[in-house]
Parts: sequence; structure tokens; C-alpha cells
Amino acid sequence: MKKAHEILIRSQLFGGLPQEHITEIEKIAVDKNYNKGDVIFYDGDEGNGFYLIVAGSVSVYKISPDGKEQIFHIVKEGETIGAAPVFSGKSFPANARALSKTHLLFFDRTKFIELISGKPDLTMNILALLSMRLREFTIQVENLSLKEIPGRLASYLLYLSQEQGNRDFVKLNISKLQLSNILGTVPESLSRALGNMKTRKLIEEEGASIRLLNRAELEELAERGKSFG
Amino acid sequence: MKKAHEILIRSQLFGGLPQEHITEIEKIAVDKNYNKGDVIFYDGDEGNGFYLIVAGSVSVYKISPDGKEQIFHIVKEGETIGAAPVFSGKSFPANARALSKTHLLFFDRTKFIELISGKPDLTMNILALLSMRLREFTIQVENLSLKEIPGRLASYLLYLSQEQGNRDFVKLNISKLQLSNILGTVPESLSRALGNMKTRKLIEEEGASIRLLNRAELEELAERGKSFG
DNA sequence: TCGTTTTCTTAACATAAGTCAAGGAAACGC
DNA sequence: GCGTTTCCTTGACTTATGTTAAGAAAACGA
Repeated sequence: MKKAHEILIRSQLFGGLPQEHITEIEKIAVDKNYNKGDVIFYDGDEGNGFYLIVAGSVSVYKISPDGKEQIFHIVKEGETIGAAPVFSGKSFPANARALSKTHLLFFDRTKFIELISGKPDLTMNILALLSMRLREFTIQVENLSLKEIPGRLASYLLYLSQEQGNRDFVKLNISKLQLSNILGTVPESLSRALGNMKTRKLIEEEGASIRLLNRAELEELAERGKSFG
Repeated sequence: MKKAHEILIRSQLFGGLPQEHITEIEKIAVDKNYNKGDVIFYDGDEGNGFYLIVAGSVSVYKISPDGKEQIFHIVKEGETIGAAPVFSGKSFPANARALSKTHLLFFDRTKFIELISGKPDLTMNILALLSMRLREFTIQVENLSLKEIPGRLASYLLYLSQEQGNRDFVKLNISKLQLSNILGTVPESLSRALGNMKTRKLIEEEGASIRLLNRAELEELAERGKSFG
């Protein structure tokens, strides 16, 4: 399919590879389609391969016994899910669920490992990918442990802004329930944090978007982590 | 040096490699020695190489503006620190500090990348290493977000027990301040959680070790995460 | 368009855990 | 061995955030 090819050659994982490698890669890729809410894999499932997202988005998350959800990552076009278990040889450490109609390419573990041998540039791409993911986890742990919810929210808004070209008008793209699950909290607390920011004129809500009114103070809040120091 | 060689060939990173590769690896390794408390690198430093621990132990951690410390990982003999930035090309995302007199081998980024090209078995070792680290981070995020302190403590004690051959008598090896920083809390709260477990006859403290008296309940506490469900 | 369902917000309340303070225990250096 | 420093514990207090409940707003489907 046309779109899958475009996404694939632009992905972090496969970007910059010579045409003959791309052709080989596409030969072992298998199309998979999911509807909103469909589970792609469960925590504990055998990690027999990984997925590249062609269209749609996927939430990688874990649920506590009492039902609270922590989202590790919202994965979008061109990004991968389940890559780590391919190399650690372990099961998936979390669940993955489609957030919308989603088109994936599945890569079988054995075939993929066979394929990468003798392709140092592809291997370096994988190393870079895993390293970046490690870096993101470092930030997530830091946020959960060292910042209170307003600080985490400020960090996330600034991150979103950066992702969207440093504009002051950022689109959320996800529900507030999901956002609260990314931040490691509940919708009520998120709502309060947002309300507080609005009162303090740090932000303005406009539909599903948020306008950053005072970037300096948001940055300080994100940096400080706590309301009072 | 004798010991460095022994550790190196048994490490996850270099274990199982042919002798000629080991020789090459040892050629680019540089000895570094640190005393207790010495900083090995700071958050933000350029990631110009990584370290393999030959003797001693190192804390990888981050500090909030108000001084609270979150330990990401206590790294011991045969393990590595700072590997991810070598491949992501970014700076170190945290600080590293020697917890005791520590002997390290330093591997220069450029030399190491040169060295791995054409060594698929070494590359696979690195992929496995990064993947395992990712898995550990998943658990850490889950613990911080979905479990309260007694649940995190129970998880950690069970993890320690497993690491020490599933014995009921586990050695802490680190100070309680450090333990509290691993669990994402403060010494006072840790002290209370331990006191509570002792009252409930789940554990017994004997010097710097802890005896697990009721594994079943500890496991339930770790699983449930919260005191009341 | 209307009614139903889901999502979001607000308020009152409960509680886990951080903070502050002080004393005791252990480790360390001389 | 003794004094000093660091580490650990305990208690009283504060606070951030989770919980419960209810209503408002928005999204959805017929």
C-alpha cells in the first residue's frame, strides 16, 4: 500500500535506509487493522513481534487492580510499539489499545532478527530508537516522582507546544481522561489543575485546545515541580 | 587488570563474545576510579561514552529543585551506566554518583560505535541490554503511579529476595535514605511503612537485613498496590 | 432533533504522604 | 574510648490528591 510505504521510509526505525533494505523489510511486514478500543496486545503476552503504526494511534498502558490506568506512551504514525520484547526475549510489559481506527504493520520477531543481521545502519536505528525511549522513561519517572500534578501538567503542555512547532495554541488531541492517565492522576485533579492555571491567567481553554498565555511561568512551574518551594 | 577482565567477559553487554572481540574491546577501555560520593557525570553532560562497573556501585539519580532525590537505578558490578546516550546522541539524562570506592571501565562513544560495526552478536547484546532497561523503567513507572508506598516497598523486598536466591532473609545493602529515594519517598514515610509491616508481622528487621515472615501477604500488598481496595 | 450516554467540572470529604521538629541510635574519625 | 556527625525513628501537623457524589456540558445515535 502507498501510505504504508511513505510512513515506513520516514519512520525513525527505517528512515535513511537504502532501497534494497526497505524492500526486504516490506516483504516481512504484515498488515493489521484495528478499530477504536481494540486491544492489540495484553501485558504478559508473548513478545513475538512488534508493530509500526501506519495510521491512527495507540495507547500503551497498564491498569492497577482497582482500575486506575497509567498511560506510558501515546504512539502515533511512524512510531513503533513492542520493539523492546523482540530483543529482551520477554513478554510485553504493558497493554496496547487502539485509540482510533488504526492500521499497523506487524514484524515477526524471528524474521526481523534474521533481517537485521548484516545491516549495521538498521541496527543503529534500532539502538537509537530504544535509547530515545529510555530517555522518555527517565523524564516520566522524574515527573511522577519529583513533580506535583500542576508541574506535570505544565511540562506536558510545554511538550505539546514544542511538538506542534512551539505555538502558543496547542491542540490536546486526546480526551482529558486520557491526559489525566498520562499525568498519573484522575480527571478531577486534572480539572482542578487546569482551573487553577486559568485563574492565574497561565492558560486559556478554547474548545479542545489550550492557549499558553504565560510561557515563562509555565516553565517555572514545570521546572520547580511544586507549587511552593 | 585481572578482575576487570573477569567482570567484562561475564557482563550482559560483553558476555558470550569471541575472544578476539574481547581483546578489541579491552583495547579501547579506559580505567577510571572514584571514591564514595564522587560524581561520575551530571545530568546534561555530553554523553561522550559509557561506563562498565568493575567494582563498587553507582547511583543513577535526579534531584528536584527543592532537593528531593529520585534514584533510577543502583548499578553494580558487570552492569553499565550511560549506554543510551551513546546511541541517541543526546546528553546524559541523569546524574551518576559512586556509592563506594568504585572502579569503572570507560568506553569512548566514537571508538565504541566503530568497534560494534560488523559484530552482530555484540550489537544484539546491546539491544538486549537496552530492552531490559526499558522493561525495568516500565515497572518503575507502574510502581510510582499505581502503587502506594507500602505496595512499592513490598515489591522491592520481594525483588531483593528474588535477586538473592529467593531467600526469606534479604540484605538491604543500601542505606534507608537511599531506599526511600528508590521508592520515590522520604525516610520518614519509609520508616512508617516498615514499622507498619513489622506490626502486622509481615517482616522482621535484623540489623541491616529484613526477614520476610509472610510472603503471601507481601505479594498481595505488592500486587494490590493500595492498602484498601 | 431529541433523548441517551459519555465526558467533564465542581464541591465536600477522606487520607496518604510530605514537612517540621526533636530525640535516639549507629557509624565514624581522632 | 569518646565526641561528633550522620542516619534513623517517632510524633504532631499540613497539604496535595484521591474519593464520592451530583450536576453540567458535550458527544452520540436513532
